Amino acid sequence: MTKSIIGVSLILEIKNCPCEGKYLDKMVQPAILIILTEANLHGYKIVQKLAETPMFNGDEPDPTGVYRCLKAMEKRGLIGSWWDISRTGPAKRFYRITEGGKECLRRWIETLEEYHRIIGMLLSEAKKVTTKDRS
Amino acid sequence: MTKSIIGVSLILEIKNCPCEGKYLDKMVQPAILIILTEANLHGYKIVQKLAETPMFNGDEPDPTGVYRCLKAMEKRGLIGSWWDISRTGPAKRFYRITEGGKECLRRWIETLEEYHRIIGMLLSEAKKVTTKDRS
DNA sequence: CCAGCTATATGACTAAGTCTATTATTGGAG
DNA sequence: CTCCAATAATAGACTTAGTCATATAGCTGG
Repeated sequence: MTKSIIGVSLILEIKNCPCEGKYLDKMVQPAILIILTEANLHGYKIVQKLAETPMFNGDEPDPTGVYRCLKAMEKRGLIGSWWDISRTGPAKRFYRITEGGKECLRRWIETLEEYHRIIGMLLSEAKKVTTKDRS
Repeated sequence: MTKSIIGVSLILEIKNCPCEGKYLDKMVQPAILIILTEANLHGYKIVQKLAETPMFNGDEPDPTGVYRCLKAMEKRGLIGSWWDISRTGPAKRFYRITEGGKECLRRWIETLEEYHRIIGMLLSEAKKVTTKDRS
């Protein structure tokens, strides 16, 4: 991966470091609400749809995590589910968004706006101190 | 708690929902790296400095969480620490950023840029589907 | 002297998510 | 026809991060 010793040691330190990303998992919830606003879908399809979002960028998220998330969201009344055994293939649990889920998504908009603003500020701080440091 | 039945049900659903925010905790790490780039500080002061950032907006974060985070970051070689018993008051553990920590912060810049972009896209998707829904 | 702020740390707990494995249906390759 | 791969969902064990409550100790002001 790298040629220099320094490169190797830094990469070892960085392995599994949150600076590598992968903290956006929590944003799965609003992403699911968006997906379910557009159509009723079953878990497996939701996993595939999530993979297409910029946040997963083609890699499918861990399906177990998504299923657990869907269960939790149902428990909190954001989405509802039912079994569909009418079509071919294994039984599918379909989900739809509820009124509570729509309300939640509207709140998410405010939260995401704040996150966007805060991350922007954090970013400019980070840039400021690192460029000063590089001089 | 509320006057209307509908109000009660929605409030119950929304209580402790991530749409309320508070998921930005993970950004504590880059924030600490920024703070320590500017000065060597002890944990308690870091807690107070964090409170001043837009992300905590005046409320002090749980100090236990920050102390644990500092310990974890030290273990991963991003920061180093030593005791200062020279000044008045209880002993203070001071932290400084290491070369590994500086490298980590540079990576954080790329990660934060991506988060910024992704949240922006998620936000515009969320707005698109909810306004369509409201019509 | 003791209340309260400064300063750090531990134990118990909780939430969220990962990894591994299990079950079941169906379609297609050989 | 058989077996493999893809579809579809789930449970158990584990890990990580973080909270809450509590403990300790030094110092300051009333």
